[in-house]
Amino acid sequence: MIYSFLQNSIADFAAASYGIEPAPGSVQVQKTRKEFDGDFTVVTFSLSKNARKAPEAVAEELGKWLVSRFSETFHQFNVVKGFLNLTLTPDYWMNFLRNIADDVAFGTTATPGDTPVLVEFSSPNTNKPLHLGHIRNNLLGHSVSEILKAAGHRVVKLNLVNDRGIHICKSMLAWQRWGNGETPGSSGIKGDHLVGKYYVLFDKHYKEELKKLRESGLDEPQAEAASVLMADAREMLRQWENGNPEVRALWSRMNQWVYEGFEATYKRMNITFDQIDYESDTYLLGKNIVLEGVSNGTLEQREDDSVWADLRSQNLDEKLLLRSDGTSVYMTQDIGTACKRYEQFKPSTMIYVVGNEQNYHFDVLKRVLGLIGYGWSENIHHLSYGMVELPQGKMKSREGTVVDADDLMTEMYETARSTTLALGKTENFSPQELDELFHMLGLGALKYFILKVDPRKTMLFNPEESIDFNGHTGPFIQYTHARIRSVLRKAAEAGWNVDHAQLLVDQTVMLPDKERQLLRLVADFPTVLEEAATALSPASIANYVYELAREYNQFYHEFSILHEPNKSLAALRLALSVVIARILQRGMGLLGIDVPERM
RNA sequence: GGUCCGGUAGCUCAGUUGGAUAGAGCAGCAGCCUUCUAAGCUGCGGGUCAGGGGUUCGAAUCCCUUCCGGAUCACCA
Repeated sequence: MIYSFLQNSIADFAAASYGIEPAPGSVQVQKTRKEFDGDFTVVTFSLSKNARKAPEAVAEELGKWLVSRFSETFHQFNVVKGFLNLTLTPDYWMNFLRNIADDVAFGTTATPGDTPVLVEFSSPNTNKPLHLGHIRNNLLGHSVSEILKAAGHRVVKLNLVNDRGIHICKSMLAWQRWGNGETPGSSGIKGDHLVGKYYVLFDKHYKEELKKLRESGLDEPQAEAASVLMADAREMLRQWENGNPEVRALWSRMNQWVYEGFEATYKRMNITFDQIDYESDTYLLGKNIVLEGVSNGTLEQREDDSVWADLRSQNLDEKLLLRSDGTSVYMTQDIGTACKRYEQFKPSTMIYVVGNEQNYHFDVLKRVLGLIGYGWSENIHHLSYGMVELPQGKMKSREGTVVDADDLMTEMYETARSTTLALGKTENFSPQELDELFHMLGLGALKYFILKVDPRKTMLFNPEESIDFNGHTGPFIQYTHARIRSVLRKAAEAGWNVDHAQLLVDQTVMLPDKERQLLRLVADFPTVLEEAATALSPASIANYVYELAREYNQFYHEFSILHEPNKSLAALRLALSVVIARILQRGMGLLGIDVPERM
């Protein structure tokens, strides 16, 4: 709005005054820094270069031109070196506030497009429960989906469950051998944790076996080759592939336990999917497509019948796609799944939320599809995120340092509970309201802690810091929202019409600096959302929402709203509060975080 | 070794179409609850933006290079 208006006006000015046409976007317009007077700043260096005039002179001329020509928008200006600082008229800001005061969808694009965007995320293995790394994945996937929806896309959320393979057989074998028929019902253990327990048990027995074999004089590779346990697991996988009814029955039964466990975890995180696929259904896909590549000459079949993609010209290596026995590898499967999805949805973009250890894999996937001749491979986007590390370093299952998702959420809930009760502000809450509040705060703290960091970066998860609810945290923003809502409730009791905030905006009242500053921040929300949707990064939203909350808190402390004697000014502050509360709620919603009415 | 990603305050992180004196939070110190919620606010201290070179009116940001950290380069998934 104001940015494009300024760009166009500057272009007109350059043409009229200097007879030049600056390249679109070459003249920078930005928010004016706090220490200077003004709302927006035009950087005139590039313009002055083209016009062969001093930057100050250009800034001065442009300022005069804009103020005289658009006096209803531009109030005044000042020039510091080559920076032209423009102040908008109070009318402009009042109109702006009036326009958005009751606009529930402010900043978002209401009408979704027809072509969907696919977002695949979570994609867990069914041999163990979810951990902290999955949490980052799930939160990113969910948040990016919400952001894309708000930016006007139709989003389809996909989950591809890795439900087959040798790792699943390990759990099955261990349960068969040492489980004594234990079930989630009989043991009281959540299904995914129970299966995970047997996965660990397999590993334990396997290690013991290897140790014995080594003591009998074998070296490491020999011992691994001689392991009976591993051979049994492989045999079980073969039986599974051959459709052995017993093995299949056990597989279904144990996977079902895991799904019930996962469902509980997803529900707690408030995460849903539009479609769940299973690798047991898709793992054979892709072979035909690879063979198609062989027949059209883009892929190479060698003497031993294995099939390869040669990507050396694209700075990558050669990549195997079919083994010499004709069976698929992981890549083949992903090729098949991608094609199937493309056929099913004809999406504009396919986003895969997967850790950065698979950067190479997705680079290859994209290029192999391109090589075979699928132009839509350009629209594949790997949303790659960094690992979550602990103060002691990486999470290692063998060292028992893996942070379990369920445990962590419970811990956050408990911390929210003790912290809240210690503050003693919730006496008139019902037990159910308290439960909801603790959940909201605990999960809010966790989600915010993870999403405020740039997805690409390896992040450090410090348990002590993550349970701190002060400062740059989710609960701070939730608190600010609750505080605003409280003021608005009291205002309503006092007879203010906060449900129609538009009516509160009195065009004639003067606009103080602090309110103007808040309005500038508010006006940024659509831009921030747009950028987040382009960059697929919830972090910018998280940081923006925090800044808004912090500015509001300062404002709140410095000025009074309900006790302001100037009624028009009080009304202005109330309208502003309505809008900010809504953006806080909206912004946190994009992160998958709920916000309380009171706390 | 090849490729990719990262390095900003003691710690965790913001800061991208190159802009003005690099910002928050935590930790530390000093203040503020009789007034709309103190999960808050105010103030102080804290920086060779890993090092070096280049591009230009201007570089944390772009290019080159060195150093450090991580990922990856399987007829595994």
